Amino acid sequence: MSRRASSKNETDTSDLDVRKATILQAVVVEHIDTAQPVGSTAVAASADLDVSPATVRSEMVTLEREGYLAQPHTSAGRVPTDKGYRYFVDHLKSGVLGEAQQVQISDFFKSVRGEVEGVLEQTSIMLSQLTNYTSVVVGPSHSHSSILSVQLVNLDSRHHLLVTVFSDGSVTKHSVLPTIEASHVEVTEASRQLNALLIGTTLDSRVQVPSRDDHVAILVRESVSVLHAQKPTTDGEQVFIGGSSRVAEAFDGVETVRKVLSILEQELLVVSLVQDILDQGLSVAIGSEHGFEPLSSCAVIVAPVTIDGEPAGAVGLLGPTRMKYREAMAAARVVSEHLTNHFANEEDHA
Amino acid sequence: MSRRASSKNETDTSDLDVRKATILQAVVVEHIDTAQPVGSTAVAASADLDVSPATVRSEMVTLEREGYLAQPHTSAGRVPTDKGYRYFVDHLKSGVLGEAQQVQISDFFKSVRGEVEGVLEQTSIMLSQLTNYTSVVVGPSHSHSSILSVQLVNLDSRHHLLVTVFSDGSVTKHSVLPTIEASHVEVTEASRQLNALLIGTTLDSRVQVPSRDDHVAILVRESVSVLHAQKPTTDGEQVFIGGSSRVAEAFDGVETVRKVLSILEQELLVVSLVQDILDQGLSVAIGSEHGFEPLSSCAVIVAPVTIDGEPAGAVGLLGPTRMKYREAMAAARVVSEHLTNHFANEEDHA
DNA sequence: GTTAGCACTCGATTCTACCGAGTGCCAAGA
DNA sequence: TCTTGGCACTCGGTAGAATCGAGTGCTAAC
Repeated sequence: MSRRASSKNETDTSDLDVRKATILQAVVVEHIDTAQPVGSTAVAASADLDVSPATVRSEMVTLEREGYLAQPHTSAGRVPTDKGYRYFVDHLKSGVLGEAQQVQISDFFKSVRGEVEGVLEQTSIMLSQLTNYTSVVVGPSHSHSSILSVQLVNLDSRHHLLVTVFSDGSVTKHSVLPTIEASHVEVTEASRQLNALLIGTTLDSRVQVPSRDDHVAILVRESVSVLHAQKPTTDGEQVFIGGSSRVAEAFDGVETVRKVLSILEQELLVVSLVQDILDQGLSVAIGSEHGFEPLSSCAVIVAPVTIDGEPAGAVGLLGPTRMKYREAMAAARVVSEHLTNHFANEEDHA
Repeated sequence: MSRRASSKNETDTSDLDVRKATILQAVVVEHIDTAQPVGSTAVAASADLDVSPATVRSEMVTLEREGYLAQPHTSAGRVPTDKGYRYFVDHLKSGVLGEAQQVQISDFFKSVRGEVEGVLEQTSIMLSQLTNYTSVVVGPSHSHSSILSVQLVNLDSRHHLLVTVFSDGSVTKHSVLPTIEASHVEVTEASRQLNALLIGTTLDSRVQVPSRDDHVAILVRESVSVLHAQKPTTDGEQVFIGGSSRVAEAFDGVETVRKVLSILEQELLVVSLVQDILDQGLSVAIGSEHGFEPLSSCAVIVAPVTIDGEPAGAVGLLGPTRMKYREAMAAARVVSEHLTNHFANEEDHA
C-alpha cells in the first residue's frame, strides 16, 4: 500500500462509499487506458456493480461535485481530476510486476557491475525502457561521506589538480591555480600534508590549515579552500535521466512537451523536486501536488534508495497524470529495492 | 566562407547563373523565415532582380528539374530541397554575429572557470540559449594523453578504487575487486609500483607487469588490466547536450520529435555523428547528407575545437533543415574559436 | 528572352447538416 | 428512499459542399 499525503488528505478522510469508489476507479482505469472521457454506460458495463447507467450517472454528479471527476464540457463523459487520481492511487493495492519484467530487472542487476555512476545511469535507462516513462535516478550525495585520500597532481607548474576520494567511492577533482609557482617537490609535500590533514574528515568539517607563508603552506591552504568551496547547490548530487524522449509520446501539445523537457534539463530542479516529494512522505505526486506549475500535467512516482538504512538517493518515474500507476509504482519500488540491495551487497564484500 | 563537400559537390560544379542563384537564395531565406512554401510573386518582390513573377516562375521550373527546389503539391509555392539548402550554405558569406551575441560569448568565456567538464557543459547550455537550437559539445578524448598519476585506494579490504589522472587533466576511476585480500600496506605498495609502472604511458601502451604471485603483484596486475580494459566504444569521449527541449519547438510532428530525442539520448551515436561530419570535412550536414535516416529532417552544424593544433572535440548545433544557417554557423564557429583559445590560454599559464 | 493574361489546380477555410455519445431530469416502480 | 427506463437536450466531431485564393503552367504578344 502506498503512503498517503499527510496533511492534505487528513482533512478529507471522507472515504467514499463502496459504490462511488468502484465507479471512480472504473473511470480512472478506463481513462488511463483510452485517454478519452468516460461515460456512464461504459462504467456500468465495466465495473461489476449491477446498476444501470442512470444510477451511475447520478453518482457521478456527486463525485463531480466533490471534486473527484470533471467534465471537459457538457455532454461529454467524465475525466478524473488530480484528486480523483489521488484517491485511486491511495487505494491501489500494491501491484505485482509481470513475470517477464521481474526477470528483466533481476537479470539486469545480476549482470550490472562497475562504478556507481555507471550502474545508476544504466538503471535509469533500464527503468525507462521497462516502463515507457521517463525515469529519474538520483544518486547518493557524497557530502557527508568522509575523505579517504587526497592527492595534488601538478599538470604544469601553475596548474594543479586536486583529486579527492571519498569513503562512498566517489571521486572529485578540482583545479587549483595558486598564485605562486611551486616545485615538484613542494607539490608532493603539499599532497602529503593534505592527506594528513583531510583524511577522515567530511566536507563540512573545519580543519586547521597551516598559516605559514611558504609555498607548501600556500598550496595546502588554497587546496583546502577550493575543496571546501563547493556550493551547496552542487552538493555532489548526481542525477541520471533516462528516456527523455518518452516525454514526446506521453504528452500532447508541443508546448507541454517543451516545458517538461526544459525542466528535465535543469537537473538541480529535478533533484529537489524528487527530494521534496520524498520529504512529504509521498510516493506519488499527482498534477499540482508538488506545487510546481510547469509540471502540473505530470505525475511523478518516487521510491527511496537506502544504504545502511540511510536515505541515499531515489528512483523516480515521470509521466502524464493518466499514467499506469500500478505498473509504474511497482517497477519503481522493485528497482529501488534492487538498487538498495545492490549497494548493500557491495558492502557485504567486506 | 564555409567548407564545401569534397566529393559530392565536385561533380556538380554546375554553378547556377546569377539569377537562378538569387532566386534560390530568396526561396531559402523566405522559407526559413516563414516555414511556408514560397511563391513566385514573393520572390519577385523580395529579391532585387527586376523581373516579373512569370520569369521567376520559369526559372523555378528549371531549379525544380535540377533538384534544388520541390513542390509540396501542384499550385503551392516551392520549398528548398536538401540540395537547395546545400547550395545556399556553400555560397553563404560567412555571417557576422550580432554585437550583443559577441558580447554574450565573450562575457561567458571571461567568467567561466573550473574543470574542463564544467566548462564544456556550461558552453553547451550557453550555445543553445544563444541560438535557440540544441547544442552538442564534444570534449577531447583522453585516450591519447599520458598518465600523470595513479593511485590505488582501498574502500574496504576487498574493494579498491583505482584513480588515474591524465595529462589533459581528466580523471578516471575504476573498481578493482581482486580475488585476494590485501593489507593496507600491500595496497600502498601496489599503488607505488603502479605509479612507477604507468606514469608517462598512455592507455595504448603495453606495460611489463610483474609475474610474481604475491598480493602486491596480483593487485598491480589486476589494476592494470582493469585500467586497460576500457572498451573502445567508451573511449573517454565526453559529450554535453544543451537545450534538448528546443527539439520540441524545432520540429512539428510528435514522431519526429521523439525520434530526434531518442537519438540524442544515445550519446555515443551523437559523438560518432559529429565525428563523421568532421571527417568528411564538412561544417554542415543537411538532411540525409550524413546518411543517418532518423535525422533526415535535421541539419547539423559542426565546428572543430583544437588544442595545440590537434583536433580535440567539437561544438555542434542541431536544428531543422530550415534553420538559420548564417547565425547558427557563425555562433558555432565563434564559440569553437573561443573554446580553442580557452584551452590554449590554460596551457599558456605554464 | 520577357511578360501580361488567363485558365486551372488544389489545399485551406468556412458553413451546414447531422450524427451520436452522453448528459440531466423526471416520473414510475421497488 | 433508492433505482431505473424514458426522453429531451447539448454539443463536439465528422462529412460534404461551397468557396476562396495563392500559386501554377501555358501561351501569345512584345
